[in-house]
Amino acid sequence: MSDLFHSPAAPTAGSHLIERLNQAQRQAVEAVDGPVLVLAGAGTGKTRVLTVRLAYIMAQGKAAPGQILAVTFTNRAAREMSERIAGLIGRPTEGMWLGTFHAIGARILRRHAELVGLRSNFTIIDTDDQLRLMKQIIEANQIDEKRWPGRALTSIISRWKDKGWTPDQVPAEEIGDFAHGKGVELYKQYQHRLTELNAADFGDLLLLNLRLFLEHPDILASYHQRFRYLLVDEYQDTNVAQYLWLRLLAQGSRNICCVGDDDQSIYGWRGAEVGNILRFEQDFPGAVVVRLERNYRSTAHILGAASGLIANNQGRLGKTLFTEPVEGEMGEPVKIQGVWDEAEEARTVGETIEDLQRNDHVLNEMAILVRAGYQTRAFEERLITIGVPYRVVGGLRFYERQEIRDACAYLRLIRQGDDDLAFQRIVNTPKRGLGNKSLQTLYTIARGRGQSLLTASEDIVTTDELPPQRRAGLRRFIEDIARWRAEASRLPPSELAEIVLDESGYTGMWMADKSVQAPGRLENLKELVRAMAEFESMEEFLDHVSLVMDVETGPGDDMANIMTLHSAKGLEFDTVFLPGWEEGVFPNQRSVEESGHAGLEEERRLAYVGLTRARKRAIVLHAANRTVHGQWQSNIPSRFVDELPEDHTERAEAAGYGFVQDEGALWQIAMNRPQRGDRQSNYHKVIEARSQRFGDGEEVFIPVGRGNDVPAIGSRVFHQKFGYGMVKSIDGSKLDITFDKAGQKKVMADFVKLA
DNA sequence: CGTATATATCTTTTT
DNA sequence: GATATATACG
Repeated sequence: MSDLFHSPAAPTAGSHLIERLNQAQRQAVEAVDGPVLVLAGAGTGKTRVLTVRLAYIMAQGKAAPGQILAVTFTNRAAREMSERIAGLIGRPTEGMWLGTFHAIGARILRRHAELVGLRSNFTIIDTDDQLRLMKQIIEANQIDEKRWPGRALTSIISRWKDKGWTPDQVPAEEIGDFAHGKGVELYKQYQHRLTELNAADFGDLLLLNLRLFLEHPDILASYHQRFRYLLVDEYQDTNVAQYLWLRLLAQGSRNICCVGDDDQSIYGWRGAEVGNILRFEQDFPGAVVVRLERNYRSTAHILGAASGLIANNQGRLGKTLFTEPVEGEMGEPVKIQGVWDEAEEARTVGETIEDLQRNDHVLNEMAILVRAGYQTRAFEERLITIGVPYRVVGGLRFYERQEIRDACAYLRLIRQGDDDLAFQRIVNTPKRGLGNKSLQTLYTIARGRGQSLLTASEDIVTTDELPPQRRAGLRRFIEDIARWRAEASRLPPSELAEIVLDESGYTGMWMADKSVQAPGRLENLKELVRAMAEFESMEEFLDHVSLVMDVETGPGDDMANIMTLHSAKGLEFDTVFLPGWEEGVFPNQRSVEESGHAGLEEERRLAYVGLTRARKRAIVLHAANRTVHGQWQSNIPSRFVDELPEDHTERAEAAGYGFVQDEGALWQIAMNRPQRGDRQSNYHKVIEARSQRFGDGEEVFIPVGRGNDVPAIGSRVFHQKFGYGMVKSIDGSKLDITFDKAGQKKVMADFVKLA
C-alpha cells in the first residue's frame, strides 16, 4: 500500500477498487481524464463512485493527493468523503484539498488577501455581524430601517453575490426598489466597510476568489498547475459564483468531474441554479455523461412512491430509477396517516418508534424529517415524555449560540483590533456602564477620525469626551484587551480563552444569572475551551468556527434523529417519518407565494429527497390542525399526499380525529377519515377548535375563531401585573380594561386571561 | 444607564 | 411561544 502513489502506472493499478462496481459506476470511475458529468439518482452509490474515483486516480499514479481538489457542499459531506477515501487508500487524506466551497475559498483567499485589499488574517463574519453592519449603514444613509429592514437588504446582497455580481455588476433591472433603488449604493458602502474592517462575509469568500483569479492570471495559472483533478459533489446545488469559480479552475486541466441529481436540487432559494447541470455539456464539449440509475437503497414500494411523486415535476433531466427486486419483495408500502393535530402526530410517531424498538430496531436507524425547524418541538417534547433518546441534527448550531459568539468576539478583538463588529458586540458585555449613548459618541468620534473603535478608545479615555464614570469603564476594557493581547502570543488558544472568559467577568455574568438557560451556557463555554484545545493557533480555530459551525458529534449513542429535510440530504435510514404533509406547511406557503411554480417544484423535490432517505419504511403524516405562531391553523393534506401512487401506499387506520361539525354553540368532532382525492369536497377547512375536557371526562372542541380568544366586553379578566379587571371596550386586539386596583388601562388581548 | 414592560414580528430551508 | 425592539420609569 505504501508505494501506492509512487509505483509506475500499471494499466491494472487500482483495479481492485472497481471490482465491485456496476457498469455505470465503473464507467464513472474509469473516465478519469476530461470532463465528466455523473447524473446520480438517489441511492445509486454516488458517494461510493466519488470516493473510489479519487482513490483510483491516485492508485493509477495520475495525481498525488495535493493535486486533487474535491469540493462538497456541506462540511458533513466533506468529512464523510475524507473518511471513506482514507478507508480505501488505507491512510489519511493528507494534502488533499477537500472541503466546502467556502472553506476552500477562504483557504485560497488567505494566501493572497493583499491582492484584493485584505490582510491575510481577515475575519469571516457571521450573519449577526453582517446584520449589525448593515443596520449601521442604513442608519448612516438616513433610511427608515422600519420600512427597509437590514435583514432584507442582507439577503438581497447575498443573492447578488450568489450570482457573482459586485456592486458595479448588478444589472439595472435587478436593482429592485429597496430604499427607492438605493440598494446597490448601500451594497457598495457595505463592501467598503468590510474592507476597512478587514473582513469578508460568506459570499465574499467566493466573489473575492473570482476577482483574484480574473485580475491575476498568474495566480489562477498557479492553481491550474496545482489542481490536476477536480471533483464536485452535489453539483445541482451550485450557484453562479461557484459555477464561475469552478469553470475558471477547470480551464487548466479540464479534468473536472461533477456529480449531481437535478431531482435533488433544493437550494434554489440560496441561489442554486439547476441550469448549471444542464449547461455542463455546452461548457465542456465532449464531456462524458454517465447516469447512475440502479438504486441500492430503498424498497420497490418506496422507490415507486418517490418516482411517482417526482414525475409531477416538469423540466427534469429525466432518470428512471430502478431496483432489482429481491425475490419479488416490494417491502412495505409507504404509510399515510392523518392525525388531529401536532400533538397527536408526535404521539403517533412516538408509538411507532416504541413498536419498532420492541422489534429490535435501533433508534439510530430512525429519523423524523420536518420541513421547518419549528416542527421539531412537538417531537422533542413527546420523545422526552416517553423516554426515547434523540438528537436534533442541525438545529441551532453550537457556534451560533450567543455565549459562543460573545466569547469568540473577545478572541477576535484580541487578535485583530480593527474588528469593530466584535468590539461592539462585547464592549458592554458584561456591563461596563457603557450604554447606547456612550457607544454612539464613541462611534461618531471613531468614524470621524477614520479610526477603529479600539484605536479611538485609547485616545478617548484621556479626554473628557465621555463622562468620567463611562471613561473608567472603557479604560478598564481596553486595558484588559491590551493585556490579553500581550499574553496571546505565548499561550495556547484554549488557555487564553480561559483567562479571558474569567478576567472579563463574562463567566461571572452567567454565574450570577438566575435564568434557566444560564447553567447550559456555562456548560457550552466549558465545551468551547475544551474544543479549542484541538487547535494550534487562534487563526485556525476562528476559521473553524466560521466555516464549520458545528461541533463533532460524540460517539454514536443509539438515538432517534430529528432534522429538517434539507439537512437530511445525503443521509439514509431504515425508517423515515415524514410529518407535516399539509398544504401551507409542506409545500411551504411562502415558498409557493414567493417563487410560484418553481417554488412548488422545489418543494416537491424536497419531498422526493425525504422519501428517498428511507431504506425500508416511510411514514407520511398530516395533521388537520396545528399551532403556528401560537395560533391555531387548519390545513388540508398536502397535494404531495395525493401524488403518491396508490399502489405503493397504504392509508393507516387512525383513531380519534375527524371533522368539526356545527352543532349550535358547541362544535363537535365527527369521526371521518379523509379519503384519497377528497381534499376539496370532503376534507374542507376544519374550523379552528380547541379541545377542552369537562368534569365528566368528556372532551369537546370549542371553536376559537382565527387567532386567539378575545374576551368579550364585560368579561372578567386577569393580567399578570394589573390583577383582575373587567373589559370595557375592544378595539381589534386591544382591550380597554378597568382593573380593580390599577384602574383603566389599554392592554393587548394576549396579555390577559379569562378570569 | 439599566431594568421592566409593551409591542412587533416572526419561521422556511444553510455555507 | 420566543425573541428582538421600543418605550417608560427608576
